This record gives sequence, C-alpha cells and structure tokens, in this order.
Amino acid sequence: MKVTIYHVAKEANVSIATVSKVINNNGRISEKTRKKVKDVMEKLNYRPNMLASALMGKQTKTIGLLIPDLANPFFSELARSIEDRGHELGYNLVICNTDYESDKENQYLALLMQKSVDGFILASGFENLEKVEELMKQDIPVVIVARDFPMFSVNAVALDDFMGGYLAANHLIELGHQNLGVVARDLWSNRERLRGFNHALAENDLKINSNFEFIHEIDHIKAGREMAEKYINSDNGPTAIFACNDLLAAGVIQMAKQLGLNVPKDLSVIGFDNTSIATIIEPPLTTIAQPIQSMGKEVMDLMVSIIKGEKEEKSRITLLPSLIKRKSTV
Amino acid sequence: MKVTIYHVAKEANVSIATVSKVINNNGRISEKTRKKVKDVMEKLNYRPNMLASALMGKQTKTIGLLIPDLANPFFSELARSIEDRGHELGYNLVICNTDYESDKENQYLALLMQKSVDGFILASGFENLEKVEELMKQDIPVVIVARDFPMFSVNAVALDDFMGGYLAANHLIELGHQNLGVVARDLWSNRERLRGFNHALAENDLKINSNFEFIHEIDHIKAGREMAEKYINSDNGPTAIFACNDLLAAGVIQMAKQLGLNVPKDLSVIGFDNTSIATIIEPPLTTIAQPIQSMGKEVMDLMVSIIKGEKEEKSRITLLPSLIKRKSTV
DNA sequence: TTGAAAGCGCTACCAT
DNA sequence: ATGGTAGCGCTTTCAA
Repeated sequence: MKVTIYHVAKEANVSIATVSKVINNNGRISEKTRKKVKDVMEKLNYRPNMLASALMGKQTKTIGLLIPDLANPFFSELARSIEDRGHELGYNLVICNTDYESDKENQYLALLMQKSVDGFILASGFENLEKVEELMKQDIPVVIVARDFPMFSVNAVALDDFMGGYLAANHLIELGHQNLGVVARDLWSNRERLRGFNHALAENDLKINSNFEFIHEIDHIKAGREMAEKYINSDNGPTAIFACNDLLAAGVIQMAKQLGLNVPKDLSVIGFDNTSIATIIEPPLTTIAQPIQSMGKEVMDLMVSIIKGEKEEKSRITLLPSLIKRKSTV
Repeated sequence: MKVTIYHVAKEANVSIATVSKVINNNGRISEKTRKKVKDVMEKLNYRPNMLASALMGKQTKTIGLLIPDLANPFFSELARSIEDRGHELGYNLVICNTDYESDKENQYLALLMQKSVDGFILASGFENLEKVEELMKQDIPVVIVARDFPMFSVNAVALDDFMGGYLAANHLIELGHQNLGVVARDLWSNRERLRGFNHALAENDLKINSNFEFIHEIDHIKAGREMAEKYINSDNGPTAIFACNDLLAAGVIQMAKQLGLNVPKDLSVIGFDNTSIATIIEPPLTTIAQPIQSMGKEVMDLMVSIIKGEKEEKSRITLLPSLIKRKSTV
C-alpha cells in the first residue's frame, strides 16, 4: 500500500495535522517533533500525494504549453528552454501540439483546465482572442510567447517581429537587391515581419515582388520549396528571398539548388529564428535571430510570478531580434 | 465559483450519486433522468474535476515522457508522434528533458509519481535498470522506447539497432570502403549499432579505424565536428564515417567541409535516424531510417493497453531500420 | 505546540 | 432506478 500522511502520523505518534505542518513548513512546531516527523517520513519514504493537496486548493505545479508543432525546431528549442526553466522552478510542462488548429487549441484548454494546471503558456497561432479572454476572466494565469496581441492587454513575452522584418529587408537592400520575395504564413508574427519588411522597402521606394502570397502548406520545408519554385519560374523572379522561418528558408534553398541556381550568387536567402538548422544547411543561413533561450526563461519566470500573485499589472516583455550574417546572402 | 457536481445535482433535483453515474455512463439510470442531468451539465457548463476523480483511484489520463533532449530532432519528432497518438487516445504528456543525467531522471520520476501519472514512457539513456525495476514492482506501467534492455523483462518498443549498424556497414563496404570510422556515444543503442557495424566488418575481415572512441560532448553537432577533426587529422584517416545519429553526421560533414574535404568524394558519411535534417543538409544525407511515426504510435498504444490491463505478459515490439540512400556516400 | 474535525469534488457501495 | 454516505489524502481553521 502507498504510504500516506496517516501512516506517518501514526508512526510518529502525532496527528496528521502536525505532519502536514512539517511538510509545509508552517505553523508552530517544536524542533523535537519536527525532527521526529521528518525522520519517520524519511524512514517510510513518504511522498505527499499532490492530487490530494491540489484538491485542497494548492497548486498542481504543472503548466500547459500549447505550441503549433514540436517537430519545428524553433518550437522544440523553445519548448526545451521553457521546460528547463520550469524544472529549475519546480514546474512540469504538459506539451500540446495544436497544428495551428483552433479546435485542437480549445480541446487542450478544456482538458487541461479539468486537470487544474496552474497556468497556460500559449505559443500557438491563437488567432481567436476570445478563448484567451475567457481564461483571463477566470483568473487563470496566461502568458503568450513568440506571439503578440498588441491591441490586447495580456501577459506576453514577444519578439519585435516588425523590427526583425525591417532588419532583414535592410540587409538585403544594402546588398543591392531591388527585387525581393517573401515566404510567409498568414499568422500574426509573420504579418508583422512582413510589415517591417515592407516598411524598409517603402523607405527605399521599393516594392515586394508581385508574386507574393501567403503559404498554406503545414510542412514548412515543402511550403518553402513550392513558393521558391513559383518565384523562380516567374518572369520577374526576385534576386533575394526573405523566408519567415529557417525551415521555410531551407525549403527555398533546396528548390533553388534543384532548379540549378547558386545560393547566394543567383539567389540570396535570409531566414528567421536562427535555429540549429541554420548552421547545418548549405550554405550556412543568414538569418534573423530570436533569443530562444531568453524567451523560454522569461516566459516561465513571468508565469511563475503571476501564479505567485506578484504581478498586479499585465506585463509585456519585448525581446529584440538581431541579424546573423552567414553565407546565404550576398 | 467553479461549478461542481453538487451544483448540477441540485439544479437537476437528483443526488450527486446520480450525476456521477451519468458522467461515467454506468449504473442504471432512466433515460429521462439521464437527459435531464445532461441538460443541466450542459447549461451549467459543468466540467468534472479530474483531480478529485483521480484521487478516488481513477486515472489521471496523463503520461510522463522522459527523453534526453527535446532540441534533438529525433527526440522532438518522436515526442511529437507520441503526443499525437496520446491526444487521439485521450492522454496528455508531461515531457521531461533528462540530458542523459540519472539525477534528473530520478527527480522527474519521483515528482511525476507524486502527481500520479498513469505511466511512464522512457526514451532516456536510463543506464540504471534499478529505477525501472522499482517502478515495475510498484505496478506502474512503464514502456521503454528507442532503447532496449534485451536481458530484462520490460515492455518496449525498440529499433533493431544491431541491424541498423549492420546495414550501414554493408552499404559502405559495398561502396568499396575499407577504412571506416564511427562516431558514437556510450549508450546502449549506440553500442548495439556499433556491434552490428563491427559484425559486418568482421565478415569482411575489416576492422574499425583505430582512432575510434566514444564521444562525451552533449552538443551533438559539436561532438561530430570534434570527432571528425580527430579522424581527418590522423595519419590513417578513414574514407567513410558512420555517425550514430543525423546530428552527429551533420557535425562530421561540417568539419569535413571546413577542412577542405569534399563529401562524399573525399569522405563518405552515413547517418542514423532519418530526421528532417537529413534532407536539409548538403549533401543530402544517406542514413539509416528509424520509423519514428510508427514508434510513437506503437509505444503509446502499448502504454494504453497496459494501463487498461489488457496485457498480461510483457511485450517487446522491434521495428526494423532501413537504408535511405542519398548523396553523402559514394 | 498540538490535534479534532470539516471539507476539497468525486466514486462506489449499499440501501431503499 | 435512485440516493445516502463513507472515504480518497491532504490542508486548514479552531480549540485545547
């Protein structure tokens, strides 16, 4: 049989109330009793049942993390860094893949609420604010990461995506490119990057290549390939492409090579994220870096401070991207 | 206030026992009452508290997944496929990064047991069987994945690593290589791959390059680079290298290029896993494929059948690797 | 400083 | 067919 607080109490000749107090380190307990109880706990190898204490209103020390796709290196690296920080702080992570589908998002939210997680970290597409508002109304801690709702009061750790796009465009423009393509998905973050990109273009009286359109394919490498093919086979193909993530960039590069182009000589490609694949692909990818480690740490720290009630106001932490020059642009 | 079973009972003019019965679809309930209760649950938007029912001995519908490192594409893809299947079957996954450290493994196990997870899926290094035996003694469902304990009666979904190594060696040998290097970590799976590799060599009166030694670096790309450097700079450098995972292979290829070698002309490289990075790197990587999707599905299915008590005996499912020829070997 | 007892929200047994 | 009730293992007043 599993050893419970009753066994400990009996063995130590005290009440369960006393045991509970020493477990939680509160209430006034004599040093002597405390030691006696601790010894018994040790001896019996007692482990408090967290379900029971959670049922009494204590925390579950579990956070729900909703992300689009763990197989995307950006998200797996982000999840990794969030989990790391969570572990340091004593929290576990339930990780859920949403595939950018609202249905799945809602299912997971409902299920994890039934399981009484202490809060949600949302890295998912989450185009519908409603659900998020609903959570907040119920006083459930929520933090958005790698994603932003500028018009909306919510805790968030975000990247300045606009600036990222702006940096990418300027790099390309400085290199002398005038005909620029973009590969992006119709998500908030991507739209922001695109907006920053266009902003820089406008400053130089340039316009994005007319073949641009949002991609829909979920498999990013494939999406990158398809969009690259479209650009390259068009009459006025761009000389440089800004891919809104590294995976997309990898697809673009693959297709470019396949069609006989040299990257970067015939086509410059710049990515976004700076995941581990950026250094693996050939040529090494020039990309806009997101500080993934910091994002993970910040978001977990923010979550914990909210759970502990240390935050009265909503916070938004905006991290800045940076340009990493490698060999895929010239 | 959160709506509980009491609210529903009151509103529907029945007892909580009756409500419980309709929730769980058991006991004899008249169609009329059932409908009435269901309507009230709907109206009140009632969601049973899973902590409470778990405390009564029901399942938590949560599985612990221990893996070495989510940032490694093989593991993130595996985690993804396990999570997918779990979601279909109504289970959530708590994912834990162990970094191959026993300490972390033990911490996570202890913590998740306190949280009463329904079972553990272990993809981690787990060199010490003791903990695993302990879990099994306590009748906690455990399944090992991507890892095997051949001498040990435990549920497992494994790859035939020996065969994988054997395939890799034969491919290289058929290509005419005689001086073969290996990059591996001192883990069971890697040792098996190595054993299979050596077996094929022995059949051809060949021996592994004498500079071989296990790597220790956690960062696999870096480890691959370092080992490649060592091989290449030695007097009797190999003409082909078998890297025990794709990340390692990526590192090897990077370093080979950096040192001015052409892959595959000057050095053939074969990887293991067939993760998404295999097609991204240049040249596209010849590798030994693990059926990651099937592994994820099988391991989750096995876990659930154990939880449901459908398995009396231990099962070991062994999947077979296959050779994927691309451009990194010649 | 310690303990008795009342729950937390739910399940399951036993009556009715 | 339905309901009363005793827990599950723990926390938290409130008395002693």
